Amino acid sequence: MAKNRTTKDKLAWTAAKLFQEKGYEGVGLSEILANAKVPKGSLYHHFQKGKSDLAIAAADFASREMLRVIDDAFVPAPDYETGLTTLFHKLAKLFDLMGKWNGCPISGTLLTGAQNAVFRQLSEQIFETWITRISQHAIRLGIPENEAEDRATHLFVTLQGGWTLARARSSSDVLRTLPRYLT
Amino acid sequence: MAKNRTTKDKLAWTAAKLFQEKGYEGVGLSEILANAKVPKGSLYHHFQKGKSDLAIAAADFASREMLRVIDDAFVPAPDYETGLTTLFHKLAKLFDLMGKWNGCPISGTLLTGAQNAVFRQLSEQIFETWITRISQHAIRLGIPENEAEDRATHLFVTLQGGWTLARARSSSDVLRTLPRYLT
Amino acid sequence: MAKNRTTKDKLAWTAAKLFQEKGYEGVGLSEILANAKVPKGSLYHHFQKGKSDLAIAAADFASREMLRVIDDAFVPAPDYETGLTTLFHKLAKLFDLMGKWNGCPISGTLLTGAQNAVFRQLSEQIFETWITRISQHAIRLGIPENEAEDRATHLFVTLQGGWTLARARSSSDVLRTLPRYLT
Amino acid sequence: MAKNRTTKDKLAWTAAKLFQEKGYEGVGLSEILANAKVPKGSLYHHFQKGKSDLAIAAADFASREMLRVIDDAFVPAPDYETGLTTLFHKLAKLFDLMGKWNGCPISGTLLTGAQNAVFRQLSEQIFETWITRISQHAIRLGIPENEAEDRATHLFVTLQGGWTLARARSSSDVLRTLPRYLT
DNA sequence: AATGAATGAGCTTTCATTCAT
DNA sequence: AATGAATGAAAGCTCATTCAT
Repeated sequence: MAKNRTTKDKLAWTAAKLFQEKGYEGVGLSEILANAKVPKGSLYHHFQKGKSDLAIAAADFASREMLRVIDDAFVPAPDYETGLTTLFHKLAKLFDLMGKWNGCPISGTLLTGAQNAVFRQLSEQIFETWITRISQHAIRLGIPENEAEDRATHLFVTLQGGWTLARARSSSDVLRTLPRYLT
Repeated sequence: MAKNRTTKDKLAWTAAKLFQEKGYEGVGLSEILANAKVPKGSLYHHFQKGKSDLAIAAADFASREMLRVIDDAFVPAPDYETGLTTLFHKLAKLFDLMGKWNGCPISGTLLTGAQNAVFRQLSEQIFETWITRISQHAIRLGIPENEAEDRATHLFVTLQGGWTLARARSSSDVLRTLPRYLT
Repeated sequence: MAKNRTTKDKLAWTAAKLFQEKGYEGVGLSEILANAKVPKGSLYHHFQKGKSDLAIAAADFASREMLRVIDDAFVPAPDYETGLTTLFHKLAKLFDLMGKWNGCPISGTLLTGAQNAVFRQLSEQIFETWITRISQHAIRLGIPENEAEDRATHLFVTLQGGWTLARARSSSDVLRTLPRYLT
Repeated sequence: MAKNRTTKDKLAWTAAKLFQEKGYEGVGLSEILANAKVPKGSLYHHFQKGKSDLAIAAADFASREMLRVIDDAFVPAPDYETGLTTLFHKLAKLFDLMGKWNGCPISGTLLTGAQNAVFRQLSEQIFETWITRISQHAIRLGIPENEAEDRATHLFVTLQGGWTLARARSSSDVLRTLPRYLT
């Protein structure tokens, strides 16, 4: 039972990493299996619909990670501006650690490939979760309630675009310059 | 020769459209050939290295389109703010016309798949071209030279992020709200 | 133990039904398990050699059913001709009830797939059992002993061929017209 | 072009043979390719929908063979009874030549596997073609027009059933005894 | 006896590319 | 320049079976 959870988590974690780097269609199941050191036949016990279920699990995993990073940045912050600045710097550091090929894990996993309504819908839902979480931190840190969601959306959009440009430039620098536009 | 140019353009145009919708790895050559109504064996006469050359041509094509849209928005504009607002509204309209699946054509073509240094480099180069062009319009419209590139970068980042969110939401609305953050 | 017999019978019964519809190779174990609502690991307790043992049990089950139908048709019959006519009409009704995809359950289970000497031999044995049973009824109903087996064989052949044609035509009609050739 | 036709025909011929022996689901494409000595990737040029298209071609091929055998038996025959007797003897000889595993090529190819409406319909159409052809010979050989189709159907049914029994018994003997029931 | 996990060989199909004409 | 055939590696997935508990 413990072994089971390990296998399933290992697969989701490995898939999340690879999808973020190469996109959903850019990664083969055999590559995921090899990286996770899990034999071919095992996958369909844990993810009945195969690759697409795995992508959903990977996106869930990555989303939870992102929420943790958001919390880590905002919880100790004295105000919203400090929180968002910390967030961008944390993500810039992550970008440097993970290799120059990584962008937004949700976009990479759910929005890079052939049209898939379920993926699109899940990506929307996850993004709204992020925006809501940022918005809650904003309110807690003194931003007026009627402004909070707009500012959170603005932050999210800036982050997404910055990630893409950082990836194209193979440099996290731009991420560190963006907070200035959000204050 | 005229026929030749037509075939080559048809391929690049079709590939650009499909890569934008489904990403580089999400589109097969046979799908492109079928959509362009070009026979199987023809491709390698026009694009020696095959799919990757086709992607480069598609990205070039899409980039030129984007530069045209940028010019169309800024050339008649009385000031920078009006120009960028027009740009976002034009792109929102394009988003609605092209179907809810389209994102940035360069990201979709060059940054969705397995790691490819040539693609990454070309995407960087194209993005810088866009930023430079916006920057030139900004200067022409009265933005101080030492601010222009930063503002153009900010615009680009906001546009990229907005596109992604619009795609996830299947709605161009957010694109129309973004100009307010850029003025 | 009671539960055990139930599980085993449920598996054999389900397998018989599915093999008759789709043939031995056309049905996967997972489909049988799912239809019988029996968990994956249970099968090999009841059928040591797995699918092939299950097919043998399914064929045995189906053969006993067929013998019962034969008896039901001939036992109350005043003469052989009436008996065989009833038999064909009963089978036509069964054909209509079971769906247009069903043919002879033994052929479907034992003679549709890759060569298997055990299956072939069992099918022969079962068919001879049917022929013998029909022959016994024939003798009881006044057919001369030296003719009985030939007539029973003729009946069997006609039934087999009729089943196949009924299946191809998705119609049981032909089964009802065949008795006239057997009198 | 000549090579092309050869490859396609080789595939259809090989598939017909194997499907007749082992049924549609009992034969893998790799086995067909290996027997036909055709490389894996070639199949989908000639049979766009893959295995199912190949089965249709194989059935067409086998049907034409069967029509030829029917003609060969009836054309030189002085009367219908002689013709059908020759037919059963020819098929018994074929049975002995092709190995004990062969049954009706159409049943084996189109009616052994998972439910497929197109296959079922084609099998019906082919069987009716055979019956019609036999019927035409019957009329030519003096059978009254209003009896011909019934007698042809009877012949067909007897042939189908006889084939199945011959297969189960691994013996063509029964096929040689059946003509007596058709006169 | 019962069970979910594990297993790797095999399935059909699609892939981007090269070849011969 | 143009083309349909050829090619085999790889794709995602299902298979029947075995294992550990």
